[in-house]
Amino acid sequence: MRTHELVLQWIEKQLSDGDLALGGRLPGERAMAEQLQVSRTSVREAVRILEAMGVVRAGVGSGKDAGTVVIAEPGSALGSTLRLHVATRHLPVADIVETRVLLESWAAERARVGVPELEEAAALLDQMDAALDIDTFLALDARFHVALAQAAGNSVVSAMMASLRGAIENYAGELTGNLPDWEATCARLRAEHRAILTAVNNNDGGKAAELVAAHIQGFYKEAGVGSQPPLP
Amino acid sequence: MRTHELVLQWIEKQLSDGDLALGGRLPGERAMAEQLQVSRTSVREAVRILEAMGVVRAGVGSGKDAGTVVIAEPGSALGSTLRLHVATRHLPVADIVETRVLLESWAAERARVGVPELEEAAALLDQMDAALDIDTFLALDARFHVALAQAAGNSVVSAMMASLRGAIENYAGELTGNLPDWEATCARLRAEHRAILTAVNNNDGGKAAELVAAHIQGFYKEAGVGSQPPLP
DNA sequence: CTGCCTCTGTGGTCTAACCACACTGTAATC
DNA sequence: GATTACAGTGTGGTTAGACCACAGAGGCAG
Repeated sequence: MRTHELVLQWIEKQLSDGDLALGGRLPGERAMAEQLQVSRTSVREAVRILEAMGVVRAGVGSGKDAGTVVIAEPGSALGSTLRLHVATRHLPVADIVETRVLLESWAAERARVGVPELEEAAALLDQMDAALDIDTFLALDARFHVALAQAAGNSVVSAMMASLRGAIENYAGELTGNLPDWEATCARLRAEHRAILTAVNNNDGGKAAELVAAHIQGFYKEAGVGSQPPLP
Repeated sequence: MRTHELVLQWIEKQLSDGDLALGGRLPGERAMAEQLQVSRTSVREAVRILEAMGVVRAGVGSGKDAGTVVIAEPGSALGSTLRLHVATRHLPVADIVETRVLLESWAAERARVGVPELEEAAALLDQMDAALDIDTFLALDARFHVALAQAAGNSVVSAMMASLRGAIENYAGELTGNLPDWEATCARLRAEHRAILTAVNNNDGGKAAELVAAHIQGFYKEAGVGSQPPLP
């Protein structure tokens, strides 16, 4: 077993045993190296991996943002992983979209009325009406979908859904320029969002799921996403 | 931007541009370091991250297994990430199980009859009838479920489904000892597997999905999985 | 032809040093 | 006394250079 894997194992045990909790701080790299009788290099490789997994965040200097802190951001980590695998042509973009439809439809059907996430979603829709540029709109759109997914109360589903979106974010973002009429598309998306939220609030999960599926598939289809980009 | 992130970016570009394909070999760590004008340490940190993502595999020595090779194993990588987040108590085991039921039901409903994966699944069931010990049985069981998921033809869903299973594999494995009567459970699981495969082959996707959901939930419920393990 | 042995290139590990950064405490200054 | 300037301390980030184990390739004796 490689040295950095020993370090990983040690840290995972600290987490499992509860000796290290969310928001907690890992010992300094030099201290950990001495404690485990390994080099700082190996400790750093382990920390790098945990950072890529979204389990810790490393910060220089001193103070509240300094040191290596335990966080919980599986979404961005899973997103990066999926994005790389898309780059290798192992995961087709179409499968990513299909899976996103699956997860998000499920979440829309199960969304619980009255949770704060739905109120946030409604607030986001209001902000989207006032959004001036495309980038702002898309950022708010992402947050709306995440909020909606979170309303279902399954953190794994919402993390995966966010990661799927993130994996093809750049790729899809480039294609928004291909849209024939952004103003029209934007208006349509806004209307669809309202309809989805209304269905959820009316406890009509089935309809909400249908609307979400059509909403996502419609956007990607219009943007021309779904087939793999050709090799140059 | 940190140095190892530059290296990651460079490698990702090589993948996106198709200059580096699945099965291809990365330049040696020393060569890459010189080419990018960074230290070997930074190159190694980037490679470590890619390895954790299941994008490459590093092998010492020389010959076919040597060097850093591009692979495509998102399943195990996602599984490790989820397992760590379960350790931090951020992702409840119950959500993992629920998501697995969601993905696997969908896959069972969409499984295409006639694909080689279904034949493999059938062969695995035969092997399971002859399996002597629990570990062998569980390993074959895992492969059966993966094969079934792959029959739906969505590589993202099958990768995620495999990773969910892997994330709680050890945890659930320890609990099989709690089963009141393994022989009886084993016989039941085998029968359920047969029923699922039969439903799929009869093009009865709806029934297959129901059976899969009951199968998974039943197992975890019997093993006592679903509530978070108490802190010591 | 066979077997051994050196050579070469791979990743794996370690040491020791330096850097940039952000806070902390102290001391000089107004 | 309050304020400002500055050295001190500890954090992760980066680098250079060395050595190790490993596995194949090729030469060399037998």
